[in-house]
Amino acid sequence: MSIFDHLFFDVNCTDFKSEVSLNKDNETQGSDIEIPHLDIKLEDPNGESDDSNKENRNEDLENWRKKPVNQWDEKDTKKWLISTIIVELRESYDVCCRSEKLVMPGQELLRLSKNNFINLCGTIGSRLFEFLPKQSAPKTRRNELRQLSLQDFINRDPINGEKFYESLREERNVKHNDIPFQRYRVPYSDDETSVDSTVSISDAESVSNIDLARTKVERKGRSGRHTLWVWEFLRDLLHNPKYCPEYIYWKDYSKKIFCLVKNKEIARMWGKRKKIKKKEMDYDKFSRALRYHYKKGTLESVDKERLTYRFGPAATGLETDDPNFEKARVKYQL
DNA sequence: TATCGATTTCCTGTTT
DNA sequence: GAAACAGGAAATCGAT
Repeated sequence: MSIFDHLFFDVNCTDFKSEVSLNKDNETQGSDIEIPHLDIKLEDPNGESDDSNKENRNEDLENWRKKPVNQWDEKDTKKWLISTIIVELRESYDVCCRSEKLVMPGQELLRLSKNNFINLCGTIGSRLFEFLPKQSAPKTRRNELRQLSLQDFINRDPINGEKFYESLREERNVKHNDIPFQRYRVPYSDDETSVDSTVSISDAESVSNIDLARTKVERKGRSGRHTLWVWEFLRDLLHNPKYCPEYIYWKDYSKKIFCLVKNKEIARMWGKRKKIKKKEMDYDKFSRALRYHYKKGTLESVDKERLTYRFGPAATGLETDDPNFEKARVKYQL
């Protein structure tokens, strides 16, 4: 008995597999991405046929599409797995069963790298990882989207992020004083530019920190476009299980102290991220950039500790309930 | 074109 | 001696 059986019963698996079809839906306004949409004909397992019932079930089966991945519960994940494996990948029910280990809340799913997907369910994991929604944004979340910065969009989708941001820019009307609560997104996946869970900055102290650290550019009447600051880059690596704790780790999360492990590699990644063309970024230059942040209150040095820094009071978006991903590693045997 | 902020680049000297 | 740290100074780059 698979954990998917109940859902398959719900949708009458036989018909689900044989009658499922694809159509194109253009709900993703503001992007060029077309997302295949399920069109499933259902039959009531008790033999009762009721159109409204079918409609409700179709809607229920599609609920995962209406939420960002980080809001999925396990049932949403199951539906996404079934839909992706059967419809997108044209694989069998047996393959669904092999993906059982991926049934987890979306927020945890987002923390997994491609390799984690492969480790948990074999070769199909690689293909599933590619299908994990990273670009689609439901219309109902547009207000939330308007709160995100350009960098948030680029983090989410390095290729199309800027285009999405521009398409929403006219709607967002960024004014510093109009944004009392800023939302940060932090990275998680294989790419150092991708995105993880959402951290809300809601208390007065954090807002004042944002004043100090983030909005200098905006306050001067600039567009609100914000190039990634080096301390944000490090913060994002700490939120990304691909790089934390292997490249960088929290030495003392309660004191916001972190340690660089692969400092040269991190410097190189920073240069790549900033598209430095002249010369490859090295740790000497990278660390100079870090030292400029001492005055800004976003970074501090730690006495007599090499490759060790502390986030200052002006650094925001550091919150995590799983520093160094220790809980996730134990839970998913990573 | 001027200005601005955040680096980048290069450097010298110091510490581990 | 190597690597990292500290910080001054000038150059660069993207943005308004």
